[in-house]
Amino acid sequence: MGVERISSRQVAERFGLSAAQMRKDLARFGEFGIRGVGYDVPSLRKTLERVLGLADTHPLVIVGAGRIGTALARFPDLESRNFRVVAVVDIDPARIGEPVADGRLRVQDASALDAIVASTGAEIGVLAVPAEAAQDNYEQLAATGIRAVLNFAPVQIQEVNDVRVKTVDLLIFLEELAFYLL
Amino acid sequence: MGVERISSRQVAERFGLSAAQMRKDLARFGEFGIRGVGYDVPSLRKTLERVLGLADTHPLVIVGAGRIGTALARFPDLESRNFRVVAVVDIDPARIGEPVADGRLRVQDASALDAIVASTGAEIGVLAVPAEAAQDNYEQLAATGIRAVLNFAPVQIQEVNDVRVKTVDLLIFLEELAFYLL
DNA sequence: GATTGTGAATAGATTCACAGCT
DNA sequence: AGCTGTGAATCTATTCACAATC
Repeated sequence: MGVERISSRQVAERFGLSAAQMRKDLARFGEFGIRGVGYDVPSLRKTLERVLGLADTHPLVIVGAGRIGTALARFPDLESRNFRVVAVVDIDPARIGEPVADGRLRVQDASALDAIVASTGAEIGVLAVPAEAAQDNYEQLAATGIRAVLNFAPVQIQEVNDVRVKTVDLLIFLEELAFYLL
Repeated sequence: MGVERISSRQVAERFGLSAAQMRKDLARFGEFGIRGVGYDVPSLRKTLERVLGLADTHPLVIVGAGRIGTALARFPDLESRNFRVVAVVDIDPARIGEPVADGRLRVQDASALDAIVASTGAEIGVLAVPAEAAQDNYEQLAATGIRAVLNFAPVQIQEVNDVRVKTVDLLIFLEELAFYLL
């Protein structure tokens, strides 16, 4: 946004945190600031991208070409934030071949998942399948060598080996808001 | 699932927490268990639904009938978890009148938001609009008297008054997973 | 004069461990 | 014998406050 220098207080304000918290958080990874001056925004940004593993683009494979899967395939800002959907798969023959991601890709056959992950180098899997298929599909992703999975099915996934799952359960967010209505 | 009695240890296992944590959490709201026995599942469930404000159905209004909005309108298990989409609105004339939520509803004109919220009694708003429209639409929702908003736009909403926002930012989930890939 | 980085102080969350109940 | 509810102990996170630096 054109800002060249920023203080911990200013960053903290933006996020609703304390200045001390920001400094502690940043200092955990190194000394990025300049005493008496603040942080240089472009260099801080570059450093954090490196530290957080966001320096280069992560290829994603989306499993499930239903409404959620196809919506994600064209989610805005994915590319500018260093993620790229490299494949969308489904088991429904009627969906295979359909254009997705604004026509950049076509839905592929989920039975070829292994080959697709191998050829695209996909690093992160996205589960956009019905709850009853989620555990199975997770295990199939795990079998391809993928190390991280974002799960949108409203179900608890039993993790295997070292394949981390992050579940985004819409219902839990709604329930949090419902509590606030009381 | 037919289970009548459960111990704190069993619940904890299910969620990957400690038994002591479960007991502390539950005991915060009252004494729901029976010493030496455990918790009666049906009565615990009923009590928690009441305590958490999930005893009766919460009407939702979805703002934005794009892919995310329409996907949410037919999200599975909403009804069984006591949420119900009562309206979907959009500003695009081409979308107004289209059937959504498996044909149960039709997209309505966003300019009638006030009347729609009033007539449906919607309690929670869901923002499924582009990032640049999110703040505006949030304020419009706030103006209708809605008290809680779930925001899917990848943008920080500036809260007004007492209208709580919960932002679900897909990119942040992906970034967390990317860190795990290091 | 301003701001970082950080040890010390404080606050908060989790776990321990056991009395009390079934 | 088994399990809850909870005070005490421990562990973790946040804030304070200030020497070091620009």
